[in-house]
Amino acid sequence: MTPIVSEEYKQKKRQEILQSAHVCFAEKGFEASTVDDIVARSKLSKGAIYNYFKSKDEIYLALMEGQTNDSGSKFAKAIAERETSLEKLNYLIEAYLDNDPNDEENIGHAIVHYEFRLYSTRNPKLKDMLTKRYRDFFVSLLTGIIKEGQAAGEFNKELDPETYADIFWAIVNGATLQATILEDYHYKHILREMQSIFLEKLSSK
Amino acid sequence: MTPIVSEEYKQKKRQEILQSAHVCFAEKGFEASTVDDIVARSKLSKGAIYNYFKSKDEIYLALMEGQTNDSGSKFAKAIAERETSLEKLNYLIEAYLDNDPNDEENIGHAIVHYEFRLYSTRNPKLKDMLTKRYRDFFVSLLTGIIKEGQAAGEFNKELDPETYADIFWAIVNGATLQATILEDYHYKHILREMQSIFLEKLSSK
Amino acid sequence: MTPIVSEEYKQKKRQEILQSAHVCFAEKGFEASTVDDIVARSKLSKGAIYNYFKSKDEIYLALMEGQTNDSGSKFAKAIAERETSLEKLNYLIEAYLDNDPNDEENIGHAIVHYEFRLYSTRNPKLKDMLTKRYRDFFVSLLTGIIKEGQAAGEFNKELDPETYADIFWAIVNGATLQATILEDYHYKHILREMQSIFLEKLSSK
Amino acid sequence: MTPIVSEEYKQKKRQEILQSAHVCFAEKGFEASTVDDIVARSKLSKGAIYNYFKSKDEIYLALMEGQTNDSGSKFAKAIAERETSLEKLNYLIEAYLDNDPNDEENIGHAIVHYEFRLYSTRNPKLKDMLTKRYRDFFVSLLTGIIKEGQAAGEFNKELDPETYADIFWAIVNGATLQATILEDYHYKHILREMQSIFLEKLSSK
DNA sequence: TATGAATGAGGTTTCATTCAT
DNA sequence: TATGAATGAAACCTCATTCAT
Repeated sequence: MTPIVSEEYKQKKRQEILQSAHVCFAEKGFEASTVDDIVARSKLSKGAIYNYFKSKDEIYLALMEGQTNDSGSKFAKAIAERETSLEKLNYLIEAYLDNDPNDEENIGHAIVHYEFRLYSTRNPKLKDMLTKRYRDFFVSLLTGIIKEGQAAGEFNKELDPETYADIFWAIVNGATLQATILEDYHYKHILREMQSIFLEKLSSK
Repeated sequence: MTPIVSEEYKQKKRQEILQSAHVCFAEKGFEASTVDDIVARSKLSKGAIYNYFKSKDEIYLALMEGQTNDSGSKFAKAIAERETSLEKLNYLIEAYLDNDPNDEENIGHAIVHYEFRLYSTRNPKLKDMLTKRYRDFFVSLLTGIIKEGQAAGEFNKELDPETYADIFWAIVNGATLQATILEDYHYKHILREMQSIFLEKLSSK
Repeated sequence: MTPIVSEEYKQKKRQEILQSAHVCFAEKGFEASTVDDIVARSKLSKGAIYNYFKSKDEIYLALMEGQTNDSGSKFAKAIAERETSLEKLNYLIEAYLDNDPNDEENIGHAIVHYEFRLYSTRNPKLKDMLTKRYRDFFVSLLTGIIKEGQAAGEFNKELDPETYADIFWAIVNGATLQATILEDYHYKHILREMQSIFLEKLSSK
Repeated sequence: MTPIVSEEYKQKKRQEILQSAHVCFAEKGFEASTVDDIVARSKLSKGAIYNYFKSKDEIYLALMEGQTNDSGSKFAKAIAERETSLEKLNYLIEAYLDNDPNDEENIGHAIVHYEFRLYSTRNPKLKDMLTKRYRDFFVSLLTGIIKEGQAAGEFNKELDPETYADIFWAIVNGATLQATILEDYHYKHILREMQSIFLEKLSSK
């Protein structure tokens, strides 16, 4: 039984479905989106979709898995290429500044992302997994940078790197969330100001 | 002729329903919660619930309305009683520190609150209304305090009060959100550190 | 246990309920009318209505019973007072001409009446009862008049009185039904023309 | 890509549903018939029915639309084939004589038809539409025949064709209604007698 | 693999009737 | 008797999933 279609073909279809689903979830939320909505957006039939995913839940999970993976690997490399810790931090902030949820394109992502995080709250395993990923990747990334900066004399050695890693992400998430749920939020302006406060503190004596 | 039950009785019933609904929404989310879930939580029958609310949606909205109102009025008075701007700010932070979403009791509120804000994102009128409330009450409250502090020489006069009001709420929301979606988040520790950064900046020469 | 309120009082209340119900049934039909609709129209409470009628069905039946009774006794006396058969027939037609369903006031009655007749179709006992009433009263009334007219030489003796009684009522009902279900129906004009055809035939040689 | 079932297949299913619904409506009336009743009558599932019709109301409307269309087109052609106006009129009557509501088969149609007409009374748009159809088709058909007969010298030229068209349909509907709501009604006998009166008048000098 | 018609459990809502006051 | 809040069976409709083709 050799597969009739290539693995690539199948991966492409999967991605198409995930993208259609993402648009639906952004527009109406996970539960309010029906499989028929997803079918209507994609160019596939309902039966076809169930060839690629066992259930609507699985589409959601696959989508979130992809999203989480993406946001990670996007950074890792870019960070490694910057020289100083300051440059690395600034790069990160810059990346989020480009992510302004006031832009049509990004708001859907943000909504779906936060909804998924809230949803994960009710699934202990998922919550654990996402917490682990937060610590192992996002916090780890930041503590790495901060420690490097402290070693290089750029940053205040007395500050606890883990705490400031958490603060960094709280700031970014706080600004993004506000921009997502509020109308005409001055996302960039506020994020920049927060950046300057954060860096000032980190660089203090 | 005369009403058979008092107005208070009816208000009490409404509140009972809202509370039962709140528990359900916190546990399973709005859409995943069924009216039967709410019925099971409350001691009422399905029909009785529809005597007090026209639909499940209306229960949700009433619940959120109440929540938003509460969180507002809770502060206004307390703030007015403090003397200096610093005390006022500290009081606010203190209130949020008591709100640690790691506590069983608070996490439900937080989840439902954020889910509602995300949900409002798809309802322009609602989004506008909540944005307005954010500006008219929450931002206004903070700019008031900051300006007062600037006038009194407590705070740096060159900082834009509005921007720092937005920053304040971004910080609080960022920390709360992280605590809500992450396991074992050091909410209090992080929020306190952010407080000190924020106040340091505000008080800077 | 002497009754607290007089029998008259109770009869008056019953009539009030029946009238309210009639308006509702005319507006929305029997099944689409809710007990709450009837409550809203009447000045009574829901509980009170159930003191006077065991069920919504019973209200309907009582209403129809009343209607059927009314339409009968209204005629009987008036007929007896006319002299010739022609006068009697003309009186009857005249009564129906006044009943123009294009008038706001009458259309409700007509709708409810025909709906009830159609409804009775599914209840053999009711259908029998109403058929009996039709024959014993309405047909009988007409055959009486026609026979009288034949005896008096006014009407053609060769026509079968029963058949012409049936025709008379078919004509009246046909015109009334059309006026009920059609917009801007020339009820009076058509009924008058039918009257002239009918009488012409009856009086023929 | 290619539809999995033919358009005919789907039309056949639609018809099956409509027929099942018709039986139910005839037996219990529109409002008293539940979707489950229709499901039980048809061999389909509830969901399947909602694939073909958006709501119970729509089934009703589709059914009535079909009924009205049928009764129209049935005649148009047959009429055109007859020679004289008298033949045409007689053909029409003959068709209604075959429609005796005393026959099990026809009474259901009659009940549902009249109930629908009464129902349409509460829906101004529907009432207008049906009135228009009555005038544009049924009245028009008759006035055409009568004028033709007048032109050919068959019918009395002084009678108003429109009035006599209305009378014709009032007679047919009157007899049909009586046969529908009464037990053992001599439908054919009465309709024939009415036919002879009508034609006699029309042909009068 | 692909299609979309079919399934039916389960959701929301209505409303006739009851009953404590 | 009168009130109207409470009840819960039963109605309509949705939609994730299956399956014959």
